[in-house]
Amino acid sequence: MNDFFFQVYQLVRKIPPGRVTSYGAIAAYLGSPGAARMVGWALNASGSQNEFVPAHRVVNRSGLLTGKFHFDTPRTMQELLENEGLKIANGQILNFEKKFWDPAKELKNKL
DNA sequence: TAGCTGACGCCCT
DNA sequence: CAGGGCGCCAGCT
Repeated sequence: MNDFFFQVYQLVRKIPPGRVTSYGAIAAYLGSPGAARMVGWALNASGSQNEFVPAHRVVNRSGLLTGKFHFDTPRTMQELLENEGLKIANGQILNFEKKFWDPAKELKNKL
């Protein structure tokens, strides 16, 4: 396990319930914009982590639940998000802009 | 050891 | 407006 993975997990755990962020935002925050794919790859291995990682709060830049097929069932991700008060239609988060949680802004003065 | 792939994102046609 | 291609970094075959 590399630091990159750890940083991703650490960051994802800081996402407040009811909020979501994007792979690109995380990648950019970690200093590697464009490496959004890596973030997804890291989350793919999040299941190997002992601590729970709210991977369902990470979606693509359009608010699409692109990673839902990597959960137990394709609807698990959506249900988890809905359980946190988010509205989802057609695999996409409604009001994504308002629910978006930008690590660069939220943690800018906290690190 | 070299090459392919992947839960993305942006640019070009 | 839609489709295709390249870049990003690390793990796996």
